[in-house]
Amino acid sequence: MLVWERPEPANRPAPAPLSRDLIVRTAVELADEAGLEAVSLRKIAGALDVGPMRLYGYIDTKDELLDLMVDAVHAEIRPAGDGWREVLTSVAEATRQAAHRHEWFADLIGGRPQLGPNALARGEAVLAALDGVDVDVVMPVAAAVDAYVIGAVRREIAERRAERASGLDQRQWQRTHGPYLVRMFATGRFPALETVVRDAAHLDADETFRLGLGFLLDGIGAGIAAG
Amino acid sequence: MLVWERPEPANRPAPAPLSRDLIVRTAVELADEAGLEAVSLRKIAGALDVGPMRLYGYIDTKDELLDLMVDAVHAEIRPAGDGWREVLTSVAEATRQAAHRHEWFADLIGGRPQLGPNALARGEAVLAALDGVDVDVVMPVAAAVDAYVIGAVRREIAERRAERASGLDQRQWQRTHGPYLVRMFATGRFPALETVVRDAAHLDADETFRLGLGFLLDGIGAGIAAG
DNA sequence: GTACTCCTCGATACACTGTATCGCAGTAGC
DNA sequence: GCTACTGCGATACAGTGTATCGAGGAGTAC
Repeated sequence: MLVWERPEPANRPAPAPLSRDLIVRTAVELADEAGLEAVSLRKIAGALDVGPMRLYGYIDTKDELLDLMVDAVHAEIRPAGDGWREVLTSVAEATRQAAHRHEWFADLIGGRPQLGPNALARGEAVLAALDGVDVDVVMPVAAAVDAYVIGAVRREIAERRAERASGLDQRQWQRTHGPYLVRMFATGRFPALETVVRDAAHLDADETFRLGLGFLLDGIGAGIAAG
Repeated sequence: MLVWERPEPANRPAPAPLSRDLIVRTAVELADEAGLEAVSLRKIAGALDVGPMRLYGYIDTKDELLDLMVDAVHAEIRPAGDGWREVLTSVAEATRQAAHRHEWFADLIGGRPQLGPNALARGEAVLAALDGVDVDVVMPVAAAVDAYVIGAVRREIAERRAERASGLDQRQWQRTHGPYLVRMFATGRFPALETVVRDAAHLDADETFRLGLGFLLDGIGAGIAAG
């Protein structure tokens, strides 16, 4: 192509300054607004006015970015309180609240080992709170609380999303799932489920979480006292 | 285009017989062999010798297919035992073992409300086992056990995968993560973590799971006895 | 001041995804 | 024998993560 018709190279704007932190923050914002599946490298790059491939200077893989996002949320979890029970409770509640602020967190939590600095700091706080307990029991105790929190958060967020997905009011939900459940119950195969759904008081999510956590901590308390 | 150069329509082979069940079984096989991300509608259709769009007669959406896969796994979970504690334990262990057979199950569990017939049956068994317990406590108890199982399974599978990903032997893992952790510990910011990692007996996954579940069931036992 | 080298950027490309559209072939009804 | 319908699947679309590679800017050696 002749020089005359060859376009000049666009004189680049000063390349936008970038950093791992900025990338992660942008990704978190995107995920907060529109969910995890709205997070793509192209969209992040777009939001930063940058070519998509530029990001690969800062991360090797999208999974790595997700790990960084998870660790960023862990940074929001600040333990508090005195004594192992208070600290563990505060960490659990703070984790749950972080998941409320970042629902996508529920999609990732527990899905990969968390070795980022903030996750380690969280773990450190938990283990430190268990100082004095038999060293061989500390690990499984922390693992159990983690497991409970992971599962409870996922359950809760999943339910919340399902409710929200059925339009903003509850009517749509009852119209689609109600009849299905009624039909299922009508088969007579789920009598216990039926009575519980019909007769039991429906606790809200806060109470359910706290009650379950209380059970677990009670059991742990008894276990480490006996050990 | 002239007739002469227009190819005859391939005389179709008798369309392969299809069913939701067959589709789900195929998807499960694919996921068992190569993980969830190897499951695509095109691959399923390919394995069934069928056009991809054909599947949409049986499912509306890929998410629906995932729900069906999850429910198929729930069908493998058969409760056993007498008394609430035995039944809940057996359901928990069976769920964990199902996740060992289908690692991708860990990626989906807890991610969406489970309303499939097999999941309901599992729930029914749990609630039936809690017959006699105060009806208002039954639900949170079941939710707590579910939460624990979900989280424990995810944690365990995540760890197992991470170990396996570092080559088949442990050397590679120690070479990459070892130094990182050593460096982290060297900062002195994680003393409790460090002592636990260094001094504590390392329980295997079976024991960890059982111990945590035991704590939770102990707490529940105390709670429903007191209530 | 000039030539050369390196590094960094991003355009392009590739293989793949879930799914909307739509024309066509086979079947059923008359 | 014709017509209406149904269900199949080829094609298309917009999007994904990431490999490749040419070109330009920055830095260094003389």
